[in-house]
Amino acid sequence: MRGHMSRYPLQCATCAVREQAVCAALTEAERGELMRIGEHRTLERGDALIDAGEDNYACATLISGALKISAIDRDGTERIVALVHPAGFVGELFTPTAHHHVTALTDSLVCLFPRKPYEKLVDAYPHMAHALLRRSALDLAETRSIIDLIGRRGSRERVAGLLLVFARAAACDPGGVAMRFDMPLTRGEIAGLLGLTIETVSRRLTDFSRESIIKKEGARGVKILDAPKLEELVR
Amino acid sequence: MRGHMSRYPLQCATCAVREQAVCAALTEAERGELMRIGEHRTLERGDALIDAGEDNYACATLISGALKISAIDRDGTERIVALVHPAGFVGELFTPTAHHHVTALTDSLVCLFPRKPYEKLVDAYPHMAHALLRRSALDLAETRSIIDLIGRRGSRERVAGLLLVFARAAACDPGGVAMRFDMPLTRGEIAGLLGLTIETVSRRLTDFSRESIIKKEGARGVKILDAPKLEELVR
DNA sequence: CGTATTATTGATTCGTGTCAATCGACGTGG
DNA sequence: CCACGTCGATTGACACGAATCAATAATACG
Repeated sequence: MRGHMSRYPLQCATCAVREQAVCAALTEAERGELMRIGEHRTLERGDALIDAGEDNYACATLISGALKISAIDRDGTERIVALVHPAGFVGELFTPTAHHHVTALTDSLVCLFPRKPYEKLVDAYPHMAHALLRRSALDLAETRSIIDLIGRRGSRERVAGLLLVFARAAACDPGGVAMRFDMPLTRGEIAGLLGLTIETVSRRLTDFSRESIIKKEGARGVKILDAPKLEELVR
Repeated sequence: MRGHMSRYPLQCATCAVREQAVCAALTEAERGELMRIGEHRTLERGDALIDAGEDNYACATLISGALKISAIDRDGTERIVALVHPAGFVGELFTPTAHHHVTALTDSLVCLFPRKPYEKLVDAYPHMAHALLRRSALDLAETRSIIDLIGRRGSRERVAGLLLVFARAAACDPGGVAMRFDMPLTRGEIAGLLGLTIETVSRRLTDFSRESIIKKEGARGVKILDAPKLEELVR
């Protein structure tokens, strides 16, 4: 764990996700309370934010970067159960111990809160519960869309689906599709997410490349050449 | 759609899930409001409660029976993304249209609320948002455990995992495992949920039977003979 | 009792996992 | 600057498991 996580006091006024995150719905006073208990923290790729089994973990809002939520079965295989994008919230409230690992996929900045005080605020301020509920509904929908991905039969369809997930996440405008982006996951992580092997992921990617559906730019970079074809594979 | 759905006024006082459902956290006054807008409805197996694409759908608390939440891709394949057990809540709040179908797996009884008035209550009463948030956290955890199920490599492991899900759902005490139960899903539905085919599900089930891990009692009934073995397959 | 639906079983094909070798990028130290 | 080691990605040969196709059996239902 080479992580050199750095901490800073909160600066809500200049926050990039100020409008979309949970705290957007809060009053000035409530946000003030949050600022008192929270702090900014930077994470490098690979840094753990929460470990499964921890009994007194934290929760956080992601400001920039990307996180993964995963479980490790005892044979060592990692199962990714969710990806977290900026403005997303992580941390299981109201449970004694964490069930999943939360890890940075890229260098990231989070707004970190100790769980207990945070829960107290949720209890005290209706706005917080309400805002978290909306966020939670989004998370649920997103998690179900991952089931949709994994449930697909062929490896082609799964990889195509994930490419679109990345493309949508990388798009500036919500609802749009980025034509060029870097995949935040290694082949191994992609394999873990899709329930495939590294080799199969690699093969499908080169297949797509040969069919001119995408263009590979280094190991991580992808340019989408034939978006309709991808959509068709997924739909 | 042969469904003969029947409606009745709410009878909270004698409700079986009164203590665990969302409404458990409410005051008498708040529950009174709910009773005003809600009604009981009985569903037969196969009845649709919500259809994807509906613009003015309802939400509901399941009192008894079982529901499935699913999507249908346009090639007609059904993808089940969640199972709902008594005290569970269905309905996507704060979204204009429903993304998923909700269907009864067995004869069921639900507490049904029109969405708009329900959302109004959530806005008005902090307790509601808070209670829904807790429920939502449970749903999220359960949905992620389904990902864990589907992501498993072999068909053996997946079927074993689902058997345990059923066994736990059928247990009277939470946390326990029922030794004998009826599977609420057809082979086709199981296949859809696990990303397998009907034939494979059938084969694994007969495998387990031959290995004396389970005993099949008719098409739906299952008696668990070797629970540790099942746990081992999943762990 | 007969028909429709659902489940089982078998034979075969196809796709993905597995094992293994190679390549490429990157960082380190000689 | 180049040799080397490490790590991730790619590619190939092969085996195994699940899908597919097809026939039969069991169950539900009128």
